Amino acid sequence: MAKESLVHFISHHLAADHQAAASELAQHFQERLLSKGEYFMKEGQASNEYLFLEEGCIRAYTTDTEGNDVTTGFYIKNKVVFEVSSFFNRTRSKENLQALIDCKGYCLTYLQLKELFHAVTAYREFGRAMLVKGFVALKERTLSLINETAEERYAGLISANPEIFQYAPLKHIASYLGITDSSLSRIRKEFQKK
Amino acid sequence: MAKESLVHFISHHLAADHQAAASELAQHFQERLLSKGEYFMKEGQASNEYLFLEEGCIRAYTTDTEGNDVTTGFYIKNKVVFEVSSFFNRTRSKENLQALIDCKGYCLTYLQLKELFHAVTAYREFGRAMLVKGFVALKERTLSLINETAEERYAGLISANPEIFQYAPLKHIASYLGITDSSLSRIRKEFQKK
DNA sequence: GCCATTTCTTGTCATTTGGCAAGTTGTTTT
DNA sequence: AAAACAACTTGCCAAATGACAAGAAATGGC
Repeated sequence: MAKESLVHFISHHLAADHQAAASELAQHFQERLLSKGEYFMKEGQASNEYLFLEEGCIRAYTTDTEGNDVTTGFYIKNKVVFEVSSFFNRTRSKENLQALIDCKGYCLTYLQLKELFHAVTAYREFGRAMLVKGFVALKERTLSLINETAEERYAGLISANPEIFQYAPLKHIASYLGITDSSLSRIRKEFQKK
Repeated sequence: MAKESLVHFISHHLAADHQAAASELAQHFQERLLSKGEYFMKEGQASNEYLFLEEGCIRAYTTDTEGNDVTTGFYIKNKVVFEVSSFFNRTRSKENLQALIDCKGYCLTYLQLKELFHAVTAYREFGRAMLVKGFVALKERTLSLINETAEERYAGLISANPEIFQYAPLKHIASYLGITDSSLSRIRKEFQKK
């Protein structure tokens, strides 16, 4: 069956007594392709879509007050991609979501999500799980910015998500880690000695 | 009426067509007092409660790998206090929530929340709004750790939440800002010259 | 009121990181 | 193939921050 990865992903986030709902929920998602460089969302827009990424890699970034491009996240396959604030608060996004390579996924519009959320118990569970998961992941990232060194953060990222290094240029990874690209280059140099 | 602040808070987070539900929802909350120094939650426990803080100030902190105490958040009056991960995933918390001064609030247990979440449309909306709000606030904080200087983060905190400085010792604020207490002391010295 | 503890500040010095610019390599465009 | 551009590295120096220790100030307990 198509959407197999999506069904599996949804079912993984549902309690035992709602397993049956997984493939029903997956049916509401629509296939979505993005080619390398294409934007899933641009800043200034209100985000209307929620995406499960089956293949590919997407970078989230924003522009800081001095005009620099700052990477706020990377999404790889089998992850859900959305910008919380603009999606749920229906506001214009300050972030961009851009495909680093060709991507394939399945998406849901805000209206579909809203309806499913109120109508289907299993979907409430799934939707909340996605929010909680993103929140918890961000908490860990924030903590790492506070109590790990740049080198530790680098080591952590390369061990947890090596595929990102295949697709993203180092300057994107540097801003995600909270350092400059020169510093990252030096850290890599030190790191490979070990 | 008692719980006025809570009713007001809830109604502020509900869409126009659900306003009537605010005081009904507030009825499920139970008054909760904490004295200075008391823990609302300790690490190692699974969090069972969700708190609306009417008066007081609570600090969230965790212990890093070297045994240092790191402040992960401050909660002031008219905010909702909970630890996402342990509350929603029903796992043991790595964080502590401790009253910095005497506090008064209203709380809801996980079971109550779960029931209300499925039974009451307005509560789903409220619950999701709380999650989204916390998530968005954390995103901003994370970004500030990446592209603001320590002094800018200090200035931001003191202008947005001056009351925290009344209740928390500087070392707690320092770890929240991602710097040492000596650095914070020096930053304050520089800052007051301006 | 006095002692003990915590909080806060300050000094010195080392380390990390940034800013800037140059140089190399690799990739895309024409 | 040449030119233009982006990516990555490296050198040099400055700025920010940390580590550690000492001391002053404030607070809490008895």
